[in-house]
Amino acid sequence: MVTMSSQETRRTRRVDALSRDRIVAAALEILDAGGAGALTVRELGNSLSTGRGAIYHHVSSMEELVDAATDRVIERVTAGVTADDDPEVALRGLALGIFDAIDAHPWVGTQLSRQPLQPAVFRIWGSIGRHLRALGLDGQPLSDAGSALAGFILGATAQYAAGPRHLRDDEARREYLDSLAEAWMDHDSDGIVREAASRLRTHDDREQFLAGVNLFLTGVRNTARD
Amino acid sequence: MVTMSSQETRRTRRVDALSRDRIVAAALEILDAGGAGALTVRELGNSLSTGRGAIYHHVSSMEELVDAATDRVIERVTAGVTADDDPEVALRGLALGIFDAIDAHPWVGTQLSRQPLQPAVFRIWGSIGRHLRALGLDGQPLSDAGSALAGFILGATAQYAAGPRHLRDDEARREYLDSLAEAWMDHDSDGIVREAASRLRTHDDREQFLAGVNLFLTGVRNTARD
DNA sequence: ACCTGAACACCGTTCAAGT
DNA sequence: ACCTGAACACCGTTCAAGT
Repeated sequence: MVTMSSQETRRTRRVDALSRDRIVAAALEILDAGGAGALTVRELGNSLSTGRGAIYHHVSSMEELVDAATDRVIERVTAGVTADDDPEVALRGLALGIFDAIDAHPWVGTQLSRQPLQPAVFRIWGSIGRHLRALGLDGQPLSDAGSALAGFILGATAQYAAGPRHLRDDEARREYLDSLAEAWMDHDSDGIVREAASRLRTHDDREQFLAGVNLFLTGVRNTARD
Repeated sequence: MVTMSSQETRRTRRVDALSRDRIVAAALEILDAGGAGALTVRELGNSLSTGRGAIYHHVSSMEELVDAATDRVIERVTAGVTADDDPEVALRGLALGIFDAIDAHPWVGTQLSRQPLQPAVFRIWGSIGRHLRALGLDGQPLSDAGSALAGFILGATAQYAAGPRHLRDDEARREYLDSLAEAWMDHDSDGIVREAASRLRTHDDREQFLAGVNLFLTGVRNTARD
């Protein structure tokens, strides 16, 4: 026989109380299922079986909520790479970790470029900075290299996340890119855009992203030598 | 004596007819004056002395309109650098031209990272590609270098555009960044974020951006040598 | 054909009222 | 203290009706 002490109304209320953590978790689920456009206060309220207003008791704005959800995704990535010993391997691991996280959570890609001082971006800066320092950089060179790598990672993944990656159907993707290249023929007397577009059809985004990281690391290595 | 031939109602109508060009120009003015948040169909209608619906006769969506306005800004930049002969100088000029354009039109910075296949991004790709080809690159190396440089330029300028640059008041900017660094002390056992934040207070964004471009160019130079 | 402006289906946020 | 849900002040887009 179960006694209900002081909570007679339990049946009509949710079992567990609302909390910032539960709200962020629900937001993450909605974002993963439907992208940035799917996250609304109303949808969040439905998903948590509560009113719209209740959410504002635990979170100050939708923006802060997306920042928190983004940081939760990035946190897992940075936590997974600190163990490695070789700084260059660690930096490649960090970059690819972010790439893969954005592949799994595309909304994170555009979100990271929206607000440069959000928690997740600070976290990325911190991780990059530590590995570059382990590589022997310090002072201004470290600051320059860190900002360059962060800029590249955030920019490249944003491009990738918002791109036609989602067009899994090869035929649709091909047609889409062909029509784009067509539209740009006029401004493309030497065919450079056309070539880039045709390359888009076949290339491996992840490999190209890694090539960019390596280009950067080669730059760091040869600048440090001066 | 002026004759009005067939236009008796002229006085009550706008002097010049609505057109896509005039709408894009009005959008540019609103974006420059108030940022991305200020551009709404209603505001555009007011500014052009017309109803909301009339705009949709010349433009298919607000998104397309912002794409067009962004391309108008970027077009001026790419048109200004093609004359140069040294490809590395031209690439630095292109990068700094985009940086300065975003300094003057901050809304462009975040807009460029939102949609990777918009006209302005294609234009930037094309310009980068041409200069890299002039540098002697071709095929996959050209594609990799172009995507890396484009990623860096778009990412770094987006970070910069959305950053605390607008806090012209040095004191406010300093306080803001100090409080941010404070908030991140916990996750910053080795002080790397704190150092980065303190550097943010004093550094020259443009110079740091240029350092990033040079890092990539050094990488390209030393990769090509292999 | 071009334009008008009301109507539609949404937003994020606030707040008096309930428990 | 925590939660509710109506109210507020917005959006972008559509469309019947006018000229």
